[in-house]
Amino acid sequence: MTKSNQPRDFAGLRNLIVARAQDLPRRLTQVATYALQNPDEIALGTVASIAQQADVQPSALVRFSQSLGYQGFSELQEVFRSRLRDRVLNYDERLAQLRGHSQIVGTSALVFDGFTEAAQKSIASLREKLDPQQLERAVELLAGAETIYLIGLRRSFPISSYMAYAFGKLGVRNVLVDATGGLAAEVASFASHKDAGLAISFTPYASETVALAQQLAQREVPVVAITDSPFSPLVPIARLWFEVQESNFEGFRSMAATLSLAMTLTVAVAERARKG
Amino acid sequence: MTKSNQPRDFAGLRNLIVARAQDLPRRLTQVATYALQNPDEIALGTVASIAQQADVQPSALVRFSQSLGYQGFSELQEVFRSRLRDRVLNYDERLAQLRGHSQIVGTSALVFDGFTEAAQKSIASLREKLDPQQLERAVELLAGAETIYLIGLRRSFPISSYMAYAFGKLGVRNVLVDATGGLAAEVASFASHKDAGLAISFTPYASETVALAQQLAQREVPVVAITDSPFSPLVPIARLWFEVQESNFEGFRSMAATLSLAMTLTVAVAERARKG
DNA sequence: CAGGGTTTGGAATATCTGTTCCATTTTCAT
DNA sequence: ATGAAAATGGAACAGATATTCCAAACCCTG
Repeated sequence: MTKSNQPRDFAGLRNLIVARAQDLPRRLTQVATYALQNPDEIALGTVASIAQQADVQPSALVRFSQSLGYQGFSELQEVFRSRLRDRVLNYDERLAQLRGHSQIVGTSALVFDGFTEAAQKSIASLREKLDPQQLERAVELLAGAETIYLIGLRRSFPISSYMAYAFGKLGVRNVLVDATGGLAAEVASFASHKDAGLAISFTPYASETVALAQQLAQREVPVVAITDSPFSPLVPIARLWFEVQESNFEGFRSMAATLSLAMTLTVAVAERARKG
Repeated sequence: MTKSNQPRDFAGLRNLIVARAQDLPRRLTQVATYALQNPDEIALGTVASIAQQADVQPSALVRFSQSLGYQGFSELQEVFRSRLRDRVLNYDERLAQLRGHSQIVGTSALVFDGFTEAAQKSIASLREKLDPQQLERAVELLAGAETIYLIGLRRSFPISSYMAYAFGKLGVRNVLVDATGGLAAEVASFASHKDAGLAISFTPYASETVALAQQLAQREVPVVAITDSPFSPLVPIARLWFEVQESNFEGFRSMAATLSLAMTLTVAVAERARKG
C-alpha cells in the first residue's frame, strides 16, 4: 500500500481502478463500480452523500482511497475534480504525472506539453461557446465596411498584425492602427461611419487599445470587439463582441482560440466582401 | 434582497451577475469579475481558497452570494457546480466527439469549424512529432545567447512579434528584426557569435527572411529555424531546426502549432536563462 | 467639514466533513 | 466445525469550512 505511484490524472486513475477492482473486497468493489459510473458525483459530492448513494459506509470510501495508495478520500477526490477543472496542470503536477512513464526527457518538454494542452482546451471551449449568429453578424458588419481599422496592442498585436497581413493578401482594405511612431490617434481619426473597427484586448486591458476603440465609437464607427469578459472596457463601446477565454499554462495565456477566431473573421469577411 | 428569483442554472446566474455587477460595491464587483472568469474555481474551491485567489476577504464571497439573493455562498456554489455536472464530457472526450458532427448554422460557422479543426490537427501532429531532445538543445542554445535576434516576416511576423513581446516581459534580451524602415540588414549586422538567431519561415519562403538568416549564419551566429519542410532554404543555414506542419483550411494554414512552439521556446528559454 | 449610512476587514463561531477507531460480523483455511 | 484473519458498520473525533458579527474605514450628502 501507498506505493507512491498514485495517478494524479483521471485517465491513469481510471486504469488503476479497472485493474484492481476484481481483487478488492466486496464493499470496495462496490465503491469502484460506483466511482467509474458516477465520476461527477465523486468529484462534487461529500463523503456522506456519496456513501449514501453508493449504499456503503463513509469509511468504505476512505478505505477504498487508501487501498489505491492515496492518503484519504480527499486526495482521490482531487483527481476526480481535475477531470472537471478547466485548468492545465502546472509544472510540478506535470512532473508528478510523468513519473514512471519513463519519457521524462527534459523540462522544456513539459512546458511544450502544457502549452499545447492549453491551446487544445481553449479551442475546444470556444468551439462550444461561440454563437454562430453572432459570428455571422460580425462578418456582415465588417464586410460592409470601406476600410477596417484593426486595433490590437501588446499581447494582441500578433493577432491584429496577422489580420492586417491576411486582409492585405485578400484585397480587403484595412489599416493596422499600431503604436509605432505614435501616430495611432491620427490614423484612427480618418475613420468614418462607413468604416468599421476591430478591437482586440485582454486583461489587463491596454489603455491605448480602449482609448482608440472609444475614439472610433465616438466617430460613429461600428466596432467589433474580441475580449475575455463581459466586464471588459471594450464591451460598452462595441457594437458586437466575442468572449474568448483562453486556458493558461503557468500564467501564460494560449492565443490559439483567439487566432482561430481571427482567421475565421478574416477569411469569412473577405469571401463575403467579394460576393456582395 | 432574497428576491426569490435566484437562478438555479448557470446561464441565468451569469446573466444576473453581468446585469447587477456595475451597481455593486467595489469588492463585490471584484468578486463578480473573478467568478465569471474562473467559474471552475468557484465550483470546486473553498471559500478560503477562492477568496485568496480573488484577493478578497472570505466574507466578501458570502456577501456577494447574498446580494444576488442566495442564502449563502454554498447555495451559489451549487449553481456553479451544476454547470460542471451538465457538461457531460471532459475535454479529451469532447475533442474526439467533435470530429465530424457539429451543427453548422451559417457559412462563417463553417469557416470557423474548418479553422479550429485545422488548429487542433496541427497541434496534435506536432505533439506527436516533436523531438524533446531537439527542443532541449534549442532552448539551451537560445538561453546561452546574449541577445536573441528574431526573424519572421509576413505570415510569420505574428509569431516573431509575439516572442519579442514575451521575451521583453520576461527580461530576455532580444531584437525583432522587422522590415519597417528597411533597416533590417543593418540591425542584423550587429549580431556576434555570442548571440543567437531564431528564424521562422514557411512556403513560399520570404526571401528577406532567408537572406537575413544567412547573414547571421555568415557572422557565425547560431540560428534556430522553425520551418515546414526539410527542403526549406532555412535548413542548410540553421544549427538546429524544427519541422512544423500546419494543417490548412481553404489554403490558409493554421498557425496554432507554430504559436504553441513559439510560446514554449519563449518560456523555456526565459526559465533556463534565469537559472543560469 | 461634519455626520449619516454604507462598505470592508478580520476575528469568532457554529456547522459540517473527512477520518479514525473499535466492536462485530464475515470469510476461509485447516 | 473452529479459530484466526480480514472486512465491515457505525459512532466518536479532530479538523476544516461557511457564516456571522462588529468595529474600523470609507463615501457621500448637506
